[in-house]
Amino acid sequence: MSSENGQEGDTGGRDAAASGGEQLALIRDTVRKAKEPRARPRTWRGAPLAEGLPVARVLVDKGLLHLDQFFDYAVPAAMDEQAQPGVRVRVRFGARVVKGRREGGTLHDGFIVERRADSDFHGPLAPLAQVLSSEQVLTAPLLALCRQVADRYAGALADVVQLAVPPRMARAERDPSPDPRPDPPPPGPGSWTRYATGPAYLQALARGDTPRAVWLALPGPHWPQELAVALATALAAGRGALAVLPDGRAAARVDAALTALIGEGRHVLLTADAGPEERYRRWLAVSRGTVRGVVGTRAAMFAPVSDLGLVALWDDGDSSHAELHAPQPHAREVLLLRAREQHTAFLLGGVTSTVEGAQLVDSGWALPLAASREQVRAAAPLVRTVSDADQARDEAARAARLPTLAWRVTREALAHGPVLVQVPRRGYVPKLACDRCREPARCAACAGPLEVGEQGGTPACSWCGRPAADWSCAECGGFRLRAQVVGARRTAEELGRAFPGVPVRTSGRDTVLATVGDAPALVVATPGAEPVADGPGYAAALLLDGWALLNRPDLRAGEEALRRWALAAALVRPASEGGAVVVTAEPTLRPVQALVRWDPAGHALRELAERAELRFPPVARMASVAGPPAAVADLADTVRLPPGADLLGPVPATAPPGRPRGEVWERLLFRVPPGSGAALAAALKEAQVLRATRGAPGPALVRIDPPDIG
DNA sequence: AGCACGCCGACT
DNA sequence: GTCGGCGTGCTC
Repeated sequence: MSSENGQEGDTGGRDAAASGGEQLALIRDTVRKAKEPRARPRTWRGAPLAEGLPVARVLVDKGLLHLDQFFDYAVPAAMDEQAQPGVRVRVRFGARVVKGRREGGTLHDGFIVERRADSDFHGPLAPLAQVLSSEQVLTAPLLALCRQVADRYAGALADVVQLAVPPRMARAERDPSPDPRPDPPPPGPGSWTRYATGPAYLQALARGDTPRAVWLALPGPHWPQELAVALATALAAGRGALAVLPDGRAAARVDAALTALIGEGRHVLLTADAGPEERYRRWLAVSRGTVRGVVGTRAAMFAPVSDLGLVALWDDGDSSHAELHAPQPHAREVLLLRAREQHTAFLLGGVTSTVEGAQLVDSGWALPLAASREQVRAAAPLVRTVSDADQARDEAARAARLPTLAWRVTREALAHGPVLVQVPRRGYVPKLACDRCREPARCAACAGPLEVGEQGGTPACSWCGRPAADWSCAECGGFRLRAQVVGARRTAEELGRAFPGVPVRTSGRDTVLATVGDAPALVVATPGAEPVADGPGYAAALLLDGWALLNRPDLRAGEEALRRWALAAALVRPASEGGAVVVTAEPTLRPVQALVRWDPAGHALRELAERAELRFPPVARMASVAGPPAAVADLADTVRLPPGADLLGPVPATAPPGRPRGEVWERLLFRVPPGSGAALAAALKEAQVLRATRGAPGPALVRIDPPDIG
């Protein structure tokens, strides 16, 4: 037994009969603690360890906040070669020591983050159970990015890594990636010359500089090509380039434009459409550094592009840029982190601008990349409005549910091409209003909103279900009901009757059309599902029930309404070619005026000024905590907030699905001044860890940048 | 989060 | 004397 001392420094290769000795070694270790310099690691089972670097630091894939740390494992000699940093492994975790033997412990997936000579853990290390693959997927820069995103969002590193590294597909790993191709030749500026600072931006990219811009794209079909030119310019300069788009359709358009510019083999399309194996194959080509161009949807924001020189994001106002899984990072914020940390160029493009985009310009971090008024006038359609008063006066509209102006514009435009009809919501009439005064119709018993079902029939209260057969308006005494919002399907039917002989196509949630031909047709679509029209674009667009987009009780209602209208209007040919847009909304409202004047920058700046006045994001940073009142109060007591923080609320909130029925929830908002966002996230994470380790009451869901404030 | 250790009440 | 309550702390 005295030989145990002599074995301290060896690889732990003792036989099974020495379990008593292991117990002693454990006790000795615990007593000795940090008195001695770090001992060479020993392991529990007798297998010999790797010679050079016998310790593997492992990120255990267990999304528990207080386990957001690395654990050291011994590397058996047999795994030495494969167990490189970044590879996927399996480890036993949570074992107990019973009579000097390890018992239990369940297998968990993880990643080796580092190979080391020693461990700062005082105790015998468990060995790696298995190296799953020798593919080094969690590379150092990707790990660093995940760490930053986890910190930014008060989340666990393992959760972010799960978002960043796709699941393993063994077959895709077996095949070698194609050889890297030489850098493509630089493209010409193309239609970037329409923007005053466009060519200068491209020249900076070509020089390998890091220009940062918020780009307000002109309406029309050129933006995928322009985005592709920016990517190709960075690739031609020998740098990597990454573009994130809100959906597969948009990504496919940019991918096609980029392929036309630089051919195949220098970039990949990372979208869900490819299927998991092919998507992983493409991701591997990026991770292995054989491809440096990436065009993709949200998850591509983490793509481990080597020598990244440009990150680009299109239409950051689209809600699909917000990740659904914890800690719910937003593509814009992730790409901003990448641009800052990896010193890359940055391009935030859209037909409109979010307040966040406006702030990047306002703060001077990014430059505006916008076209002159003349260019805007040359590209934009003519926008006209139909107000509520117009519509109420309009006898024909009340019969046909289509304002006379919209009807005239449509009939005229159908002689020249397709007409896009944007309808706020899918399905049938969801809500009813008084036909005379337009006040929302309410249930006489409980004041809930009235609606009619898919089948039609008697309207009923959507809260208590009571039928409202003999309804009369509480405001004006009117007794006729009017459909408040007409769904896409019903609109399509009515338009079909109004314009007999014209084909009607619909594009909505379940069947989204990518394109329609240039022949006359009525194309009814919900926002975000508008097909692109071939040739010169739509002859006209009708944006119906505009007020429905504006009436939502949301801080972003105006920005979002303008965004959706402008995206549809951008598909219409310019006014000089007869392109016209009719929007049914009050012309006095700010987003409506911004659409009519085609001034999205001005709108975003005014919104930003308002946010600053209210001290709302992005001028302040906010976080929310939701949960049962006791849990919310406990977290609020635990958290050590940075200076200048205030609390708003708590207010009643709805419990997320999966909670016990009738459980009361509330929500509390934290607000800190600009610059204290990181401190707020750190404080909330610390509080979460504290709560978790002492079994605090109930769940408290922390969310950085909550999307549904106000 | 699991899961086992620990230190105080009702039983054979 | 023993079985067992779940409070506390650890997981390489």
